[in-house]
Amino acid sequence: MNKKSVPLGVVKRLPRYFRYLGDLLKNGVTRISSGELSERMQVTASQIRQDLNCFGGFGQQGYGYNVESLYTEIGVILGVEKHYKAVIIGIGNLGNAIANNINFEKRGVKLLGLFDVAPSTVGTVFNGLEVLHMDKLEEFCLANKPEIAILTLPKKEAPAVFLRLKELGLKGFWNFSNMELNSGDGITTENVHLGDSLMTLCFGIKSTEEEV
Amino acid sequence: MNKKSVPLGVVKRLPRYFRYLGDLLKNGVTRISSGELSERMQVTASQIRQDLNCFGGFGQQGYGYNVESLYTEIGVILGVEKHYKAVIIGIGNLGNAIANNINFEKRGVKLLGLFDVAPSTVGTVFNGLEVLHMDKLEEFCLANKPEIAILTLPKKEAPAVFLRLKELGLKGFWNFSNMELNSGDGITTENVHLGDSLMTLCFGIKSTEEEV
DNA sequence: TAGATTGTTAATCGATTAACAATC
DNA sequence: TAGATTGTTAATCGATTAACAATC
Repeated sequence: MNKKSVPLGVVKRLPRYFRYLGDLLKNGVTRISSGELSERMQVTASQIRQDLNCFGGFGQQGYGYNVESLYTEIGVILGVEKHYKAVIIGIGNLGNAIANNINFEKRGVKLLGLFDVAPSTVGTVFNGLEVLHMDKLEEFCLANKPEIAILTLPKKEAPAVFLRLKELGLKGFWNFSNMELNSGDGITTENVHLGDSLMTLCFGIKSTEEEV
Repeated sequence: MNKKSVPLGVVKRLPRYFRYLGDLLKNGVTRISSGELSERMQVTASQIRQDLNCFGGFGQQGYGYNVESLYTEIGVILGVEKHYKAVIIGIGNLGNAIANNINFEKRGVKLLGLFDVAPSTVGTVFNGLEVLHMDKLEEFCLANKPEIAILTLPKKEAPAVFLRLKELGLKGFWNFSNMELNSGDGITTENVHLGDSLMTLCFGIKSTEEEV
């Protein structure tokens, strides 16, 4: 069931819809029109309707959208119900921060393994998960079949670990290592470059200064 | 000198060029053509030339681009030479990770203050910087005039702190609090939603599965 | 000079917005 | 039914790609 592939721009916006709808739901809002949502999100109503209709008609003429069901639908589109399992490779500051700050559950992702090589880190416990040594990676993955690897390890270690995890059948790589990993061949990668984001901010500040 | 405003897409690509050129430079490559760079970066040569020409002719016909000067030029465009000063508000896991993992220096940003309210955190030292109590924020900012605030604090604290920092004259907000802050009025915000990135990854995995 | 590669214009493509008929 | 708002088509706009003359 491969609908003629959704534009990347739409996919990038879906998590944001999901977030706003989740907030509305939490605030007890039961229905919302594309017009209302467009005001809150600072996008056009037209775009919202267009985006949602890539996946089917979730609304009702004259009424709008039911917040709860739309939230659920977008969740399904984004794979919340797939209950993907994840491991974190590299439990330094960043691995730590991700383990603690990301609401995995809301997104249907189950964090089930932490790995590192530092003797001082291996054996410690975070959120009820013990950090395992990388030696145990194969054994663990064969037993637990995680789909997602979160790479918070040094850039120079990334390529070898990437290969190793591909061998083990992992499908998705959330990559913070600053070494760009390519998608393809059944593999999906999401390369996060926080430094790029900081530079975009600096450009913005600079542009604002010059606008005088 | 407000050139008819650069498309956002171009701006978003500049840090990536900066990164690749930095790597080339480190590897001792002195010149590169748009064709070669396009292969490495998986974009079209046309786009590279088009993007760069938003800012002026950095290349030379028949030769290509000088890696070092192009790297420097893009750095200038992105504000590296502005030497913006930054403070981090909230030294939990994430604030910590950012303080330690981001190469601020390469981007011309100087990290000069850390703030928190937890008694267990205030007074501790990271990278030679002592974590100060939020009570000291006004005093510190008046004395040091930082332009950038990195917000790694709980969502519910964000709006009040945002207001307080705007009062103090901060211009750019690198916001990890998941509470979306709006730009405008001389203020630039860069809202980072790591959870969105994770969901995009999940969508990608799901799509790949369905392609069978 | 001949070859290479840019800067830049023109053509194509896709994404966003506007409009409105369908319908709840 | 009348009013509201969607789903969807058509119009607009912008971004990407292709092409090529300029030129190092």
